Amino acid sequence: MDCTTSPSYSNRLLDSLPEEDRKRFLADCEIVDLAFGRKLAEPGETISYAFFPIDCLVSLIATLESGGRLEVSMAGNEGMVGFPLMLGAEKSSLQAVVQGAGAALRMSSACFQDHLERSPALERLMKRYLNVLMSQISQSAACAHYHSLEARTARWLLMTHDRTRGDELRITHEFLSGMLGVRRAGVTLAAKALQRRGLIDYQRGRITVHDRPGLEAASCRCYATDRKTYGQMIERLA
Amino acid sequence: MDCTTSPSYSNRLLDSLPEEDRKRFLADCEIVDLAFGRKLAEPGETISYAFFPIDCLVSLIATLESGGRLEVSMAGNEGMVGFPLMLGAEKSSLQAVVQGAGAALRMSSACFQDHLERSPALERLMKRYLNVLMSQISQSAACAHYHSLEARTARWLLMTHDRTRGDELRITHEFLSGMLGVRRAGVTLAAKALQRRGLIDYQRGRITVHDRPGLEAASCRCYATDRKTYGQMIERLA
DNA sequence: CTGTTTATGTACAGCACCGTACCGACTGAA
DNA sequence: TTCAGTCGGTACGGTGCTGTACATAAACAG
Repeated sequence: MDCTTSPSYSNRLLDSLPEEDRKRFLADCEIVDLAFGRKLAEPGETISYAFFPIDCLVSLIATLESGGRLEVSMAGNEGMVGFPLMLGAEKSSLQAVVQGAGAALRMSSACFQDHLERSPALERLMKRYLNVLMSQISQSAACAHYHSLEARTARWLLMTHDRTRGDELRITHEFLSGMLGVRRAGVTLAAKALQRRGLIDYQRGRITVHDRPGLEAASCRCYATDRKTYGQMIERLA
Repeated sequence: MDCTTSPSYSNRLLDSLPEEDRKRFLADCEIVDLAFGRKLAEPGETISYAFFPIDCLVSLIATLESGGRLEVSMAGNEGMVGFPLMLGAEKSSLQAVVQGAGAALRMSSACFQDHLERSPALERLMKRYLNVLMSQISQSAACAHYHSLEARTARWLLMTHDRTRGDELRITHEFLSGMLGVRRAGVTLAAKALQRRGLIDYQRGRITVHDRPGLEAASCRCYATDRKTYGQMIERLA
């Protein structure tokens, strides 16, 4: 399939490239379907591809030797997976897991690095995105340390909702607990509290967002801060 | 003072540059003395300089709107302060505070960005350092969430010890509590536990490291992981 | 030497998690 | 239609912090 023609099969980050650069870039991409749970990167392992989500959603997870896991960022249509490739590193330090199945544009590591060298606009864009990532990861660090599980759950739902079509998110409490680094039972309590307030509804593997403004009020300010950072660094490119 | 001649007034990161590039870089630096507590960057504020610590020590701190603060990385002689300058950003998202007084090389933002464009070796080096930072910040996120205060205290002391001449660290429990995002009283308990084990000793504003191997055993593996990452990304440049 | 400031020691109730465990309910495959 | 597997609801005691408070001790300025 020719990725250069169909604008619906695109990625918001790449969309902000100049037409010329964008076309050249897309010509070297292929579209892949990513199933839920697929690992796009593992800590310590070589990165083979850069991914630009179209309608899938990927979690970036920090892992500890002791086994602990904590989601530190998310990449959907507004982002990409494989930032170490911009930094002269072959290996990933984070784990990247497909959290929402869907399509993505994929480019081999070597090819991506080649494009980075040839397209100053791409290089600039990727650097700005990297700065957004830095801010988000730092924010997540402090957020996980200070904020209540309920607020963090609300934040996570909002972030996922932003990167998903429709109001229904297909995830289990178990999965969410893995992202937030807490017990499954803890998520159930938090979710129930949000449900009782009429902000969400859920049944067996799906959570439905009913009241976004309410969720925003229930979430910590980290959500708003992240959006603001992205807006300032990426959208205000024009 | 001419920074190009005296090798003792240098910075380990810059030392790994090719002689040529290094000299040109140092020629545009000035040496400044940084007092304890001085803020080199504030979240949301414009960055005026890049700093390359000679014998001072700087903490990078994530701040929350709600007031919470958490140290996410540290820059001593092995690092630098002002990474957003490499990423096309003018503003800092983190706070940078001088945690150990001392000297640093300083270069204006514009000049630094100029050097980045002219010296591919510098660009490569800075990118690799950025990757180290990313790993460390992610690690800190999970560490603060999962590990005990005692282990985190040990880790912090080791990291600071690595970046300090001698075994005596001049910090109060109060300050440390700010970095770790906990109560002052909590740090006192952790410090006392480490002291009772004979790993450290302390009195009013100074902590002395007595048993490094012991401290390493008491710390979480995050300390070792961080060192390994730095070694792989920076030292193995040669 | 005195009074002030700063640093550390200690205590206590409170709370948000933890690990674990078990049950019921839903789902999908046989 | 039954059964196995998955998911969510709930409960228990335990623990590592929290916020607060107050006392002691060292450092310092006068």
